Amino acid sequence: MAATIREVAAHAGVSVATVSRALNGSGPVGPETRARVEAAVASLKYRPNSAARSLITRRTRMLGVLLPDLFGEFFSELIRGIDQAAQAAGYHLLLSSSHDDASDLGAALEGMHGRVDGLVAMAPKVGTQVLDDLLPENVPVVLLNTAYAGDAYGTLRIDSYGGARSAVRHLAEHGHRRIGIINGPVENFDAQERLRGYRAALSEALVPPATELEAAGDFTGLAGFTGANALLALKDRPTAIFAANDAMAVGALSALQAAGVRVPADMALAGFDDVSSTQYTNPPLTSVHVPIHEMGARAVARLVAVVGGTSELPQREKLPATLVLRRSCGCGVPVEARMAASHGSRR
Amino acid sequence: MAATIREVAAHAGVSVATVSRALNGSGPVGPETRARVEAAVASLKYRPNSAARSLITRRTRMLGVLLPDLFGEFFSELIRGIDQAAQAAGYHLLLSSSHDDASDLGAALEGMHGRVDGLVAMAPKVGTQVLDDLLPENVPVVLLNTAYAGDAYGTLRIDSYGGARSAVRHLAEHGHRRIGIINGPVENFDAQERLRGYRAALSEALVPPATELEAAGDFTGLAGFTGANALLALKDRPTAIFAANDAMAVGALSALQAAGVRVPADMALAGFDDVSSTQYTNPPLTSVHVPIHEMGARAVARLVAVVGGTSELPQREKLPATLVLRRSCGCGVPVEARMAASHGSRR
DNA sequence: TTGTAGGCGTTATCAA
DNA sequence: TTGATAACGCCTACAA
Repeated sequence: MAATIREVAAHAGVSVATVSRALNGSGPVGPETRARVEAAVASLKYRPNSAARSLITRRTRMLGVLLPDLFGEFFSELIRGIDQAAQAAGYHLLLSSSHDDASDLGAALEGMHGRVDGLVAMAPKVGTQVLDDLLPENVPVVLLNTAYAGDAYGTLRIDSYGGARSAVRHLAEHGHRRIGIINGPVENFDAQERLRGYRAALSEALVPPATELEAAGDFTGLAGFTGANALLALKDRPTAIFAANDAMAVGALSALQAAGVRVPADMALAGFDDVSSTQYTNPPLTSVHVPIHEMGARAVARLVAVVGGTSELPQREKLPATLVLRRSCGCGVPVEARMAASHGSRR
Repeated sequence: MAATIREVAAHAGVSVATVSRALNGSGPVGPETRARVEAAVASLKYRPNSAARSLITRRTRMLGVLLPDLFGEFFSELIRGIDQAAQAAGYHLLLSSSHDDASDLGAALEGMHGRVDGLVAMAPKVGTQVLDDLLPENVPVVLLNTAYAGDAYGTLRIDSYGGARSAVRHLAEHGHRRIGIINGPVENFDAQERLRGYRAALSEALVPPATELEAAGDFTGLAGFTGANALLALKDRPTAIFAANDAMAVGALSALQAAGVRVPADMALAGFDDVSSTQYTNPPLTSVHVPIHEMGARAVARLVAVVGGTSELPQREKLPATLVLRRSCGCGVPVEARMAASHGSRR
C-alpha cells in the first residue's frame, strides 16, 4: 500500500495540514518542521495521490490532445512539440486520435470530460457550428489548423495560403506557365487554403486558371502518385507541379520517375510541410517549411498560461510558412551542405 | 458547475446509492427506478467525476505509454496501434516520450505514478537491472523491444534477429559476397539483434565476416547517408548494403545516387521496418516488414487482460518480421501493383 | 507557525 | 430492491 499523508504526518510528528503546506508551499512552515516532514516523505517514499488531489483541487495537470489521425511525420513532429512543452510545464498528455467527423470528435471529447485542464485539438474537417456545439466551455481550448470562425476558443494556424502562394509564385518565376496542383481533401481547411494560395499566385503571374490542372488528392502518397499520372495524361501537360503536402509530392515524384519524366528538367515539383524525409528524396524536394514542432509547443504554452491565470481570452494566431528551395524546383543546392544541416528521423 | 450524483439522486427521488448502482450495474435496481435515474442523468447532463471515482476505485482507466522518442513513421504507427486498441477497450492514453536514459525514464515513471492502470514502455537502451529498479510493481507492464531478462514484467518483441538474417540471406542469394551493414546505435537492443542476424546470415552463406563492412549508424537518415559513403570509400567496395532501419536506408539511397551508383544495378540495398515511405523511393526499397501496428495493439490487449483479471503472469512474446521484396535488392515488382496495395501516409 | 475538522464526489457495506 | 453512511486521500478555512 502506498503511504498516505496521514502516515507521513504521524512519522514526522506533525499534523497533516503541516505536511500539505510543506509539500505545496501553500503556507508557512518552520524550517525545522519542514526538514522533519521531508525526511518522513523520503523514508516512506510518499507520493500524493493524484486522484484525491484533483478531487479537491479541480485540476488534473493533464492536457488533452485530440488529433484526426496519426499518419506520417507531420504528427510525430507535432506531438513531439506538444510533449516537450507539456513536460517542461509539468503537465501530462492525454492523447486521442482518429477523429475525422463530428461524432468521433464528440465521443473523444466526452471521454476527456473532467480529466483535462486544457485541450489542444486539430479538426481540419469540422466547422464552426459543430465545434461550438461539441467543445467544452469550462476548459481552455486551442484549435490547430482548424476552420473555426467563432470567438469562444483560441486558434493557431499555419499560413497555408501564403505558403502555397509563395511556392507557386516561385515556380512561375522559374518560367513555368502551366503549373498543376495536386489537392488535399476538399473538406480539409488547410487544403482549401493551399488551393486558394495556388490560384492567387497564378493570377498574380497573369496565368489563366485551368481546372484540368487541379488534380484531386487526399494527402496520401498514393494520391500523389495517381494525381501526377492524371496530370501527365493531359493533352497539354503542365511543366510544374505543386503538391499540397509532402507525402503526395513524394508519391508524385515516384510516378514521374516511373514515367521517365526527369525532375526538375522535364517537370518541376514542390511540396508542402517540409517534413524531414523530403531531404532524402532524389532530387531533394523543394517544399514549404512549416514550424510544426513550434506550433505544438506554442499551443501548450498558451493553454498553460490560461490555466495558470497568466493569460485570459482566447487568441487567434498565425504561424508563417516559408519556402525552402531544393533541387526539385530547378534550384541547385549542394548535397553535403543539405545533409549536414539536417537532423533526420531516428529510432 | 457540473452536476453531482447527489443532485441526480434528488432529481430522481432516490438515494445516491441507487444512482450509483443504476449507472454501474453494480447491484439490483428496479426497472421503473432505473428509468427515473436515467431521465435525471440525461436532463442534468450528469457525468461522474473521474477523480472521485478513481479515488475509491483505485482505477484510472488510463494506460501509460512511454517511448524513447517520437521521430519518424515507426512511432506514429505504433501509437496508432496502441491508441486504437485502448480506445476500443475504453482506456485513455497517457503519453510520454524522450526517455533515452535511466534518469529520464525514472522521472517519467515517477510522473505517471498512480495515474495509470498499466504501462506499455519501450526502452531499447536500458538494461534489466535498471528496469527492475525503476519500473513499478503495482501495475502491469509490457516492455516493447527491450532487452529485459527478468521475469517481473512482460515483454513483446519483434524478431529483429530473424528479420535481419533473412534479409541478408536474400542478398547473398542474389549472389552478393561482399555485403555491408549500416548499424543502429550500439546500445540499442534491436540494433544489436539485427547485427547478430546479419552476421549469422553471412556465416551461413560461408562469407567471411569483415569488420570494415560494418558501418556505424544511429537510425537517422543522415547516418545512412554517411554510412553509405563510408562503405563506398572502401578499397574493396561491397556490392550490397543492409541498413538496420528504413530511415538509414533512405539516406543511404540518397548517398548512392549522389555518387552515381545505380541501385540495384551497381549496389543492392535493403532496409528494416517496412515503413510506408519505402514504397515511394526510387527504386522502391526492399525491407523487412514489422507488424508495428499490431505490436501496439497486442501490448494494450495484454495489459487490459491483466487489469481486468482475465490474464495473470507476465508473458514473453515475439512477433515475426518478414522480408518484403521490392526493386532495391534486384528483385522486380511492377510499380502499379505496389501503389494500389499501399495505404500511404495521410493528413 | 501549527492543528482541527469539514468536505471534494464516488463507491461499498450494511441494514432495512 | 432500496437507503444511510462510512471510507478513499487530500486541501483549506479557521482556530489556536
